[in-house]
Amino acid sequence: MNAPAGTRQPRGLARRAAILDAARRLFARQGFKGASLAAIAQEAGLTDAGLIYHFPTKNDLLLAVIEAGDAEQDQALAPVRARRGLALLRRLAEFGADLEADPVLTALDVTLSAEHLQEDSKVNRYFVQRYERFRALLAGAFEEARAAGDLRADLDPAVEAANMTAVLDGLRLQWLLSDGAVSMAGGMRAYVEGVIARLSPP
Amino acid sequence: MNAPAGTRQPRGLARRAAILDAARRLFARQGFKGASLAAIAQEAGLTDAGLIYHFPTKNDLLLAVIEAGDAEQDQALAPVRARRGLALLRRLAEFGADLEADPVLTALDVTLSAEHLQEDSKVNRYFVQRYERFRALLAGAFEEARAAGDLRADLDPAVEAANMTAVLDGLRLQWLLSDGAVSMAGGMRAYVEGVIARLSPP
DNA sequence: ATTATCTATAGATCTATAGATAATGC
DNA sequence: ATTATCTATAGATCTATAGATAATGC
Repeated sequence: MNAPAGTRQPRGLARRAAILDAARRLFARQGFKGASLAAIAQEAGLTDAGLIYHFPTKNDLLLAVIEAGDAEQDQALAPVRARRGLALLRRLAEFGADLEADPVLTALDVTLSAEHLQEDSKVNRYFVQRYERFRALLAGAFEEARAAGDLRADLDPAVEAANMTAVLDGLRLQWLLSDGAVSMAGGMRAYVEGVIARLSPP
Repeated sequence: MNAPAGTRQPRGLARRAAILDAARRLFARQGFKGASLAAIAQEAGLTDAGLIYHFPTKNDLLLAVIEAGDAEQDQALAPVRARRGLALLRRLAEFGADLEADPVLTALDVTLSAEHLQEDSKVNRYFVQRYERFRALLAGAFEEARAAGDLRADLDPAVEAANMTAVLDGLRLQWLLSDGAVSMAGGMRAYVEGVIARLSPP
């Protein structure tokens, strides 16, 4: 029998972490449907039935992988969130470089978001909401910069927020597809600089 | 027995087209791995064995779907290619609106490119090369605009090309995920205008 | 005569369950 | 005494093949 039960032992916690790590790598490389439980279990060093003890269904595993990734992305965003207005946008110029530091997490995000574009599921809602929150963060920074007089009064925060999100996302895809030949770090820095130059008050 | 043979009858050609259409819709919605041959066959109004007569393997079907999509995208790009330099870039401002006209083809592209990010396959190579060609088209236009004195001499064509491609791609994803709330057409127009404003000669 | 489609089915996965066994903590 | 893992297997897909039958073109 199984059932995650109340208390977990150190050994179990380590296994859980190893499974999550293996699952993240394989989901990132082959997608959710492309990576089988057996392949993930093998990568983590146990049998598929052993894996199922820790995560009752494949979907539970996916949700746990997403949750772990979300927590890490939140952490990566902390230095951005710590700032306001123009300073926040300037810090975001470095976010391309931040993403280059973790290719697996970046590929996971691209793959899973594309795989859950339309279906009505928990994963789809997660991505929809995450994009909404990210755009709201940027739109708020543009508004603050405008209110502070650091950027032009006639800028459109919603459009600027969506476009800045888009560049980061699109660079991610090209960076992955070109195997690093297209620079996320460089592209993002150039974009943010350009936005600030264009929107600087006359 | 089967085998595509030399001559195809009108009935067969119509069926082929119906299968390609159904496959495009289902691949776009559920991805290559997510859409089964049986589901595609049902959508096209025949059995899976009937489908296999027209496309011997699922991968053959995928390649045919991609080829058909590529041809349509080439057609959509014709008005862009017909121009040079700054005029080409200005025409590209309307490309977001062009993509909004075909949500299925747009979703197909996002889904399949993400699904074939890393694996070494014909589909992966197709996307890698298509992005290279698209960036080369834009980089060439930036160079021409610079040479003609329409844009600043110190612009970086490679970075501008990658970033413009990125915005289009990223907007595509947000447009799909937000169910149209984020406007591809508006975002792309704003971006191109902004680039031209920023890079206009002093 | 050839092209198109169907029924039936083989063979390969894949997720998940049941129940036994091994390892760990108290 | 509880937690973790294994073997064995059920049941559901899924791709693809073989061979029969139906529809079409000459």
